[in-house]
Amino acid sequence: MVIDTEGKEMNFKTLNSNTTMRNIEEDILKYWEEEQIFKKISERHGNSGNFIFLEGPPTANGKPHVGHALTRTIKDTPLRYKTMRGYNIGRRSGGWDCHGLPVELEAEKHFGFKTKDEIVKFGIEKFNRYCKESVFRYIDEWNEMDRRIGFWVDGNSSYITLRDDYIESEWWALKTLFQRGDLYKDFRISPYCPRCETTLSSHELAQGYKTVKDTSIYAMFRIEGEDRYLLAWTTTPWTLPSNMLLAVNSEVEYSDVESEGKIYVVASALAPRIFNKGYKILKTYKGSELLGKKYRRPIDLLKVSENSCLVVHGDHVNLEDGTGIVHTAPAFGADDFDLGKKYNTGLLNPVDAQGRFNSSDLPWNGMFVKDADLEIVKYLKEKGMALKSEKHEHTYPFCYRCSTPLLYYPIDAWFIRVSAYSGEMVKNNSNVNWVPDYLKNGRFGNFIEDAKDWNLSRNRYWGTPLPVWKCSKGHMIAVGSKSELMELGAKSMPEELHRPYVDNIFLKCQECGEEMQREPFVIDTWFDSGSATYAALHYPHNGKSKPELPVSFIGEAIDQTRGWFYTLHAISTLLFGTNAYANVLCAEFILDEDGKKMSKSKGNGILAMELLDKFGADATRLFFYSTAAWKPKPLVEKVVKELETKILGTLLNMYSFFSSNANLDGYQHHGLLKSNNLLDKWLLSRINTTVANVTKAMDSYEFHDAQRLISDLIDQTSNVYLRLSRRRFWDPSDSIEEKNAAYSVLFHALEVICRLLAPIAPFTTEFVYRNLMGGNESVHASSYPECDDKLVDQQLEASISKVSTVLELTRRARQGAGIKGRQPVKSILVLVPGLDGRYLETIREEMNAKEIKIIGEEEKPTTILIKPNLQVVAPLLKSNLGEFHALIEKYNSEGRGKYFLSENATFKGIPLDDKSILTEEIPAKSFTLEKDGEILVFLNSEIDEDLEKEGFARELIRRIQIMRKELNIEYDRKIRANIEGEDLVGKVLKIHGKRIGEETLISGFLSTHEPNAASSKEWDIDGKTVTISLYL
RNA sequence: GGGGCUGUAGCUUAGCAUGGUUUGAGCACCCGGCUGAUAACCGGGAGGUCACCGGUCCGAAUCCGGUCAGCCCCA
Repeated sequence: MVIDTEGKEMNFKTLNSNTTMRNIEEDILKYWEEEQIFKKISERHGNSGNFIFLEGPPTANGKPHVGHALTRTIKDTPLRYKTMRGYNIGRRSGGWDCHGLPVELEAEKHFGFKTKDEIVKFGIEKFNRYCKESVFRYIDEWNEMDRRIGFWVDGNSSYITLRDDYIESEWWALKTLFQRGDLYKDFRISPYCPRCETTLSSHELAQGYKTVKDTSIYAMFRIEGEDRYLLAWTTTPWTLPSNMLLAVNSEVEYSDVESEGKIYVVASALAPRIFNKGYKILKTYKGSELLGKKYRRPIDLLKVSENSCLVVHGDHVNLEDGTGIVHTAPAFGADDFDLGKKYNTGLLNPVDAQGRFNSSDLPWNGMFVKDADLEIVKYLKEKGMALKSEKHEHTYPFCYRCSTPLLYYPIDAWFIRVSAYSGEMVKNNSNVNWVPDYLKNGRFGNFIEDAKDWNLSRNRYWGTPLPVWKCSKGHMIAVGSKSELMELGAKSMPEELHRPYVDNIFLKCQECGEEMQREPFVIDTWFDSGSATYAALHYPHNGKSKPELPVSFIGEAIDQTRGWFYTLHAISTLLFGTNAYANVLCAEFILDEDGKKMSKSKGNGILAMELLDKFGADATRLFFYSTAAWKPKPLVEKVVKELETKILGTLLNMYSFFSSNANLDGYQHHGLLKSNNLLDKWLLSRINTTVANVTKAMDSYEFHDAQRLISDLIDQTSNVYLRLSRRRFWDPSDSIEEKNAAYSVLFHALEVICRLLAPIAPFTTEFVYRNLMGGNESVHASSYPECDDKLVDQQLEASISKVSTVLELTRRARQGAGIKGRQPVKSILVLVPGLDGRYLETIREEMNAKEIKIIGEEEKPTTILIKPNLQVVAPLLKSNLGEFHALIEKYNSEGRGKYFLSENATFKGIPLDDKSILTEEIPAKSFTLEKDGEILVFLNSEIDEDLEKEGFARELIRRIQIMRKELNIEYDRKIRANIEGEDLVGKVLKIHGKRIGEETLISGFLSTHEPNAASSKEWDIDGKTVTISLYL
């Protein structure tokens, strides 16, 4: 019970001008917080869940933007939905990703550091402390966004990847992998600056490309036991002493080419470019014929393994430049390294950390390799092992700090043997429901199918430390927990599991007793977040059984396909032998108004809070589901506004209608009342059909489909049900049972709509639902609607759809005939196959007609007009055409057109059939016809004097109502009036005065105009001037 | 260079797995109407070579091949 401002009792709160979307959302937030609704709902179910969620952890060192609001929403909707379906949600907690290069770069920027050396000098401890603080710098903004958008997860139990507990679990995992041999040490070929003595990350690399001219050389590799030379081209001659393989493409065609007395092997397509002229092609064959050949190196100074000096196939070999034969030095190129690994050549690295040759077997010992290039070219030419050398322009990476040319250089690195598990990952992926499904075997499937070993180690400072210790004899051990450190000889516990504290822990080698030192790496931060399935629970150190896997649901943006989605899947496969998640929903990006990607550098990015402040949470959420979550969406303001008015506005408007009328009638809801009213039955059927379809869509994570279905239901409830039922709520002559039935159906409709829409637009639905229920219950604690098949009546739905069509056609006909809605018409004739006669009265009233009738095919008030099909007839009749026209005119004027065709008539020997004669059906005089498919509406557009007067009376009523409203007088205040004008006014008042008085609460008409009128106005009604004066 | 997604009216889009009469809708625009839901509503109009080219077929927005453009991921 609500008491309004005038002290009247009301059952339902009415809306007023303070009821803005903004206020609604604020009120609901206050309610949720004060009553701790989320907590209560979670506790009702208990902690253990049968629908398990896992939060993909963001890093809070930047403000959340639109994309984050989107992913928050696509996570929240299924959780609210499943809750309403009675599931317990497990692990409904937040999570924060804390480590990683971006955090360090941010810190470097803060301190103004340019090299890693400066970090070490400054102190890793202080540096890391700054990182640790900075990762939560914007956590308040994040929490505020989550609150405002209604993202219901428990922030207090969030997992945090920098905590010792979390890291300890990862240590357990890494130890497990190490012991199995799946975590191993190897080299990685990295871009490397020999001056700074550091590797560069990919985006540092990208900053330093320059276009330069380098010396390139065509070097000759003689095939063992043959007189042919394999010709290979390189722009880095200094790598030639380290050559171990030559790569060809087995699918490409190669040729033996004779030039100046020597025979060279090159790709056929490239021969003209290499030799210009004066060469001869002796023979061509496929590259596969070269595979397995051994060769002698042009610089044969360094010892190589037996597996070397072999021709092998390389996928990367193409015909863009060079010779189609690629010189391969595994120490100095990523592709080279992979090939070397494949053929087990080992590495040959005669270059020290400063980029100088350090082998006394080489004449260039001590030289910087780039400076040695020219010397090496000279050496080859002198030996006759080079076809030619030339300057070559290309882009080459330089150090973005010191402009030193970068080398690709082998550095120590740790790997996880993911490649060995690709088959199992594919198998586990088959158990994952991908939304959208094309990712499953597309982008993601392709990726795991040829998964490469995971380079886990990073030469950085702020990250989970690699838990591997090594002694000087090369024995290694992985540590799986803090307590193990002590067992293995640590003098004390590290302050926390981060650098530099763990670096100061020394262990005793179990094999040789030597001191062991930690391998100085931190690990890829993707391993952190990918470990959330178990590390967030502190497994196995929590002493509990294995985490429940797979979790039921995760949802993130598409960029996580090879990020979090991948690391979760890989880690879960390797550690637990199962997929990490059963359902994964993927969201695309939000674009700017012009469909361009939002980015910081372009300055077109939008913060989440800007969006929420501008549009509110519900409208924003609706926008995210305006199309499928996995389609990129341009953020167009008009679209958001439209969704707000169409969906939220209409819902509120309907509630407003309901509450104001229900209060007037003192309606109280005691469940859905039985009703035989057709519209009631129709709406109930329509609701249940929608419920069934929405549930299907929600179950398959197609929230945009659900939203569209609900939006249609709202639209039809408003524009069909309410529009046609309005009078039932107003008419005092209707029985109270009839009225209560209508109220109960409308109440029910609103309630169901709220529950259906609650997971998508949680605020507005909560507001309306709580107003309806008048109690403290939250819509989110209610159950999701279920379809009641007994209430579904397909036939009825089809019938009402026909009624809608008839109404539409009639309105069109009125417009065509130029008759406005207020003007009553004589009759409407409808031809509708299978329309129940019970709807007629509703149509008649709505369409303001005196009479309505369903007619049959033969009753159509039409005439058939015929006319000659000139294309057929004209060439045959030629000059007789005039006579023919006259005949047809005669038939038409006698109204015999319809029968003409059945009379087997001929004219001058031409059969008059449907080929030579065209027909046209036209409505009889005074009728206007509109049709849609099989449905025809004939409107009798003749307005006689009586109808005209009645129409005029309605015009007067309308004008008086406007004036009443402008006077702002009480709803039921009686007034008096004087109406003056042409003769017609008097006549109308005589006949319809009583009715006008009743409808506008005029207690008496004054015969003359008096000066003390409260309002007086001159109107122009269809060209007739009328003066209306009202007196209080 | 490889893989994936998208292209339908000025804007946002439905339809495309199962090819079949004029490709639906909303917004905006113009015209008209209604108003005892008015922060609304209804009708009509104009606006589409369904990105382009080819193929299959009696018939293609839909299937196949290619091109172009946009985006994403990986090199």
